[in-house]
Amino acid sequence: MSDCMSCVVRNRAICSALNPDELGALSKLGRKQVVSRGQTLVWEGDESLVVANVIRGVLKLGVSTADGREQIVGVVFPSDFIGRPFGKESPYSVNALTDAEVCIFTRSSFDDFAKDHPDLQHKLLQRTLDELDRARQWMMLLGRKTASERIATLLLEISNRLGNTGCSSIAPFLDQFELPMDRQQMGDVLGLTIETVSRQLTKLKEAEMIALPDRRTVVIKDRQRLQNLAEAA
Amino acid sequence: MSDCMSCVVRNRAICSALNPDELGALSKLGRKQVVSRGQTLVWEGDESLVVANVIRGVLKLGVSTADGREQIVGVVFPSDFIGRPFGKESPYSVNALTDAEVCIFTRSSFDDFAKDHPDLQHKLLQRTLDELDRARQWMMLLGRKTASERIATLLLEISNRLGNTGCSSIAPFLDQFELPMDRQQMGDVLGLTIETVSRQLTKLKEAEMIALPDRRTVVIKDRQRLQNLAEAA
DNA sequence: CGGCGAGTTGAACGTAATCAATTGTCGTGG
DNA sequence: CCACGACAATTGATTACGTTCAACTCGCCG
Repeated sequence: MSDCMSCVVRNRAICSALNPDELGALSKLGRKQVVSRGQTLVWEGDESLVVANVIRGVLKLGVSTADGREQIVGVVFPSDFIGRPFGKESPYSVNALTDAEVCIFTRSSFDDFAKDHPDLQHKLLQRTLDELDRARQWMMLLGRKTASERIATLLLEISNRLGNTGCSSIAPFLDQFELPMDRQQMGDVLGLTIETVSRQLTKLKEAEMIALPDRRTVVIKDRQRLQNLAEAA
Repeated sequence: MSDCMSCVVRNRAICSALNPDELGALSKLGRKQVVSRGQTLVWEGDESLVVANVIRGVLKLGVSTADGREQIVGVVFPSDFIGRPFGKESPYSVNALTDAEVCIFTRSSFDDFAKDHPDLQHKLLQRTLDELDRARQWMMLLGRKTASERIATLLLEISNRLGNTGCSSIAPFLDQFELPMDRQQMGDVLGLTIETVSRQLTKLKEAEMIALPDRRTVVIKDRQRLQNLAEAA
């Protein structure tokens, strides 16, 4: 791999646990890979052969039933970690929602490296704990929130995650952004159909909480009201 | 704390990563605590002050909205780990579903101990990854499965988790067991109301997939059909 | 025997799904 | 540049599943 030291996610990804020497060793095991929108990195049920850090772009983790129903169980952004280290098959597939770039490792080489680097494992543990908390918050959404509450929550979540680029000087969230997914995928994240997603977006627009200049762009016009709606008061 | 070496979850909890000396050191930091049904160990939103291992009994992790809707986001069984190590406030409350016994530590002392014991952190990481996978499977259930599929999945899940007592010689799942929760709590795990839970249980009974000798006891009469239903074919 | 809480069953309702038609957007080639 | 086709998104009408509200049953304990 080229140059970890100048990597844009150097200070946010789990690599931040490593000193320059260790980083050099890790970099020998991995390589950068470009992934184009729609491409699949890992298939659901396959043995977990690779892990990766996201450098650029957005990817989804998806689960599907035998009869074709689909649920997106995670969305990963730059600096996030992908994959299931330490054995096991992957219980979900990984797909690129946008063109993306990842820093990819074979699982076995990553596992070996991690065994000798407790600090890296510590970072990975913290990240996994955070991801678990996020998954549990989403369980509340899927189990108990109404359609409009779900949409409001998703828009705020994307705003926050796209905003947190780690550059501390920049705003922690964005009031205007591009959706990294289409309506069907929004439905798959929220446990709703495409039609319901569309209708609820229209309602939020009519209520002047958001604007939709084009189908991929969202402008948050009244964050407070959107927040109130999302928190299911 | 009394005697870790003779602890019933000694070989299944994260403690299994430790040698007898280390175990002795850890045991000085914790203590056994009995928790009776309904009692709350941790409140949602409070700073995370304690972590624990479950020795006996079943506990729930719950999230609730301002207007009183509730979602159970996790159910923990003997040998499972409870709590949010490494800072942060707990995003969920922890309640005993049955009378239980836990091995409890202050978060700060556990954190310190874990820092010096990479093997323990490794166990904890594996456990957290497993828990994350389970949470994601549950997201599929909450987002995409029908009421009857949800009930079938829950019954099989409880059967499996109660069966996996670690005693490898014993059956990996049980065909008869006591539900560790009431109808309301089943609803809160599944994102359903109490009435829907009741109706669907009646249907499974009428379809002869299960029997319900009394309101807490479940007998699985046709595991295969229940499995088919649960997997949403 | 009476009263209470948990659970079941029934009837009416409402939210989101489904089915269907239309509009809008983008990329391509004439 | 515009016409066209393909696909994404919106909008409308109807249906269905699970919720809500309400009555009733069961088991348990005083």
